[in-house]
Amino acid sequence: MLKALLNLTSRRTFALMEYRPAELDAKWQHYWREKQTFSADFPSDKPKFYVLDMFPYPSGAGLHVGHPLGYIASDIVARFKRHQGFNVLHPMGYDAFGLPAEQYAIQTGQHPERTTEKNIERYREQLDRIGFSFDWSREVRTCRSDYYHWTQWIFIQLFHSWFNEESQKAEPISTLEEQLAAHGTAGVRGSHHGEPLCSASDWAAFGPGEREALLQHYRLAFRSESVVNWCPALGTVLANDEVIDGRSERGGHPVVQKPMLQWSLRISAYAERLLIGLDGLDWSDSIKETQRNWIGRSQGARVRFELPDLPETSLEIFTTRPDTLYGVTFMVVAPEHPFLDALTTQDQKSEVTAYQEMASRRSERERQADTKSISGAFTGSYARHPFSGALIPIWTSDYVLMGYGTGAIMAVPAHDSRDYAFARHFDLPMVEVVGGGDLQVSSHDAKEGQLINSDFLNGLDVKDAIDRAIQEVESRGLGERRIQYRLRDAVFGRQRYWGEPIPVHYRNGIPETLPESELPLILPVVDAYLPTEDGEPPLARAATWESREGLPLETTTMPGWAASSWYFLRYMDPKNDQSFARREALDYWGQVDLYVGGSEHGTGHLLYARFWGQFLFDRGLIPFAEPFQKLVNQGMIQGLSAFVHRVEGSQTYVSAEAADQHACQAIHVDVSLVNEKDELNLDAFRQWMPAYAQAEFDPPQGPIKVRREVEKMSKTKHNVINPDSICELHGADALRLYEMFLGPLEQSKPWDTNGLSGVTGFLRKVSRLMDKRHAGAASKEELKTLHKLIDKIQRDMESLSFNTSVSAMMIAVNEWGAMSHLADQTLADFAVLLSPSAPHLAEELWNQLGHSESIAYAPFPVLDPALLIEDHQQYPVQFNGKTRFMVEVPQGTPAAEVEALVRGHEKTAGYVEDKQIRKVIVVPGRIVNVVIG
RNA sequence: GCCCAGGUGGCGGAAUUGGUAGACGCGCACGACUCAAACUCGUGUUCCCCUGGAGUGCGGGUUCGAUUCCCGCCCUGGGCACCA
Repeated sequence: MLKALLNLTSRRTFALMEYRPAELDAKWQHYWREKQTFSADFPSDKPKFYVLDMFPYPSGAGLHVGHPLGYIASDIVARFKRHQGFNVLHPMGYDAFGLPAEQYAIQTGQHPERTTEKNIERYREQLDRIGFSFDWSREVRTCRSDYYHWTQWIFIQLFHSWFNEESQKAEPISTLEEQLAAHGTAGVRGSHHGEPLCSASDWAAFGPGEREALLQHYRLAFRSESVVNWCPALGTVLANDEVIDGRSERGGHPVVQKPMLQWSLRISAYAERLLIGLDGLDWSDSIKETQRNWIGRSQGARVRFELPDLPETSLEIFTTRPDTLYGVTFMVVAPEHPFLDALTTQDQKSEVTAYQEMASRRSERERQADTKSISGAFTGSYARHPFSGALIPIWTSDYVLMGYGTGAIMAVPAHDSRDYAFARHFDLPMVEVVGGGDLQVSSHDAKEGQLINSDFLNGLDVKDAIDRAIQEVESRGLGERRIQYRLRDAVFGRQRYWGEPIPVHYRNGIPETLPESELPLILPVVDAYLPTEDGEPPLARAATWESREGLPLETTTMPGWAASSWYFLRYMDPKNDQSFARREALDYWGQVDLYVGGSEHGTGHLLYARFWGQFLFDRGLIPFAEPFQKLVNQGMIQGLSAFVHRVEGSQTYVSAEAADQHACQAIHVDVSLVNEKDELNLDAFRQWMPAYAQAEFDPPQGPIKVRREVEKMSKTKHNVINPDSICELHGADALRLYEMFLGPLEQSKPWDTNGLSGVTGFLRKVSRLMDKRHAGAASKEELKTLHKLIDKIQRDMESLSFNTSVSAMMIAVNEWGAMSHLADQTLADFAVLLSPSAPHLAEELWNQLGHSESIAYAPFPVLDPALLIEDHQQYPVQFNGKTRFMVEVPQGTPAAEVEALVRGHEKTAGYVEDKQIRKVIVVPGRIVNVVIG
């Protein structure tokens, strides 16, 4: 006690308020939790504001300092909006189904639910330490049955819907059934796959199996036999966005193409709406562009080529260049094309079959890696040119993809570089139909030039020729104008355990959705998280896997993106057990006003969530079509990796500056083993891993310097900084401020813990301002500082420029630090300005200034613009654009007087010398420029 | 190859509509306080051939004036890619 007292009095200045961040963090986090400070009101008369973060997958590794960056930004906005009087919805939850927990379950036998819950607990601890103002009473966990009940329910709505291209929206499947009963498929304009065909009398005669088989071609949730991405290592299929460079996004396992009967969602029906909808969204250009690329709209025509050997049918192709129809010298079909067998002549049979086999064995990755080598086989048969009637040889090659267009192309080697390469390789003829190129060198792909060798198209420009050719094709009934999208239907079933069961049972093999009263369909207990011996998914291991009617249930589960496609709706009414969210709550909270998350979800989550949003809107289930009006993608926080240099073939480590004198290997070393001078802790290094226990150093006692490099922050690079340790040492407010101070939110930037001292120093200065408090009126100069800051922070909040608002606060505090007294009211107003970024210290200041309620709902100080006006104006004086000196005049001095002052200024003559003043430009309030010459 | 974003001191970055380039912070240097250390405070810090000159990736242009606008190029990061 005495010691503590001595210690206290020995401090040079006795501060009224000593800054102890650890105490403040604990005190106020406890207070917020007890008082439920941040629970959002519903119903409410206040205007609403919905700030959302992309919810995390709770991984076993926990959070590093990069993860909370976006959460801090959104939390600042949430707190700011509360000060502005908004009723703020700022929730958090967990995207809890996922592959890592299941992989771990396979290895350990532990139920993925247990590891997931454990990870969630750890996440919650880490998040709590940072002082977020989340409304935890609204937390969702997607693996809980009270949540996935509604994921399953939405699936059922998708199943019972079709996309009517006439009305451009989803409708109940019953409206399709009415059309089918009236006139069969003729005149039905619905998004579909394959070639559904029936007449009204067929439909009437159909049994339930035949009807369902037809409806499956139109349902938004459907089963189809299609070529899918199969990942043998994970034992499941994957959607296109989950495959990167031919490998699985999670785990990097090889992916092969394989035809399978699969559940899919018809996102392709929404391609045009998803594309157009982007225009109205306040998202970054780059992420909109990513989605546009992914949707991949291209305009052209479908054209049918007659097949003399197969008179019943014709070969349909898609082309964006119908103007080049007279340049067609061969056709190419994909190796998986359904007509290929029939098209292949006896002579070519062995060659084509061998080629098909070769192509099917190649994985997606191999194909992508090897786009230069050209391969293919001649089928032996011919198609008839629709205009000239000439016979055109049909080839097969894997440069034509079954999944795009019709799986067949008309090859125009003179004007398509891929066709050109193919023709060169197999020595096929070329016909130039657009002038301006040189076939000796390359194909002429550009959409410019005049048509030649093309009968009725001759002399037209490419653009006009395209239109003319389509007209001709349509009028002759050979095809039609067509818009093609790259976006493909999303495979929805996963041969996995840890996901939502698909609420479908089979009656005589016909899929039916479960009655809604049977939801949720609970994930069953299984004895192992592996496929069964005959290759069935893990759910088939359940003792009984049957619906209440005793019918067999679907055994695949939903993919990770199912739950995240609608979670933002559940936060509005998280405990509702009658519907996914009640209508009044949906109407009140509406769209997400600000969504913060990583740009890596551009083609996955953000597209699927928009798709579900459009669908739910079409079916009248939500009052808006686009879920996220404004989106901000936070940048990555990179790690500052450290490398030690080992002399090759030895156990000797040398300092970085000596490394070039030896042949050295650079080895990642954990950044916690390095001090702020970049010196390695030698003992700690020896103990770090057994491999380094015998390490020798040159010089033996050090110092051994490491080399630094900016890299992605990750465990394998040993450069991870944990937010807990920052909070423990410097407090949550310092972490929050520093993450914002580092730079613009959207930008990637390296983390350097050394820089933290800037913001901790700032926080200490803030707490020391309390020594200057007095009850009297505020001075003019302290108010000027205050109102400059109010102005700056208001503008920065709108533009999400949190880095500059932190520096503005630093400037204000530096100014106040030079003043002898500060009014209580000034300090209280400042506390509110500080509160969004550094809430713990702000609460403490507010409390010490005599407020008993939390600062969280204190009104934002009102700007008095009169206080911003200076009574004097500084003008920089330039000569030919170079600033030379300053003049000071009273505010509002007329330009002519300023000019006269500058002309007569003693320094002016020295810069003019023997030249003439040509002109004097006075920009009021800005600058004076004297033009001499 | 096509598309998008970006390039400013030793470092992170600032400059809101074309108007003092380098705010704020780190680091560094010097000084004060201290028995000492930490903390804290103060001063300086774009570069150079320093009464001046150059300078925002490079080369041009528009302008009284360009980090900001226009044209051409280079580099970095991201997206798409036998998509017909």
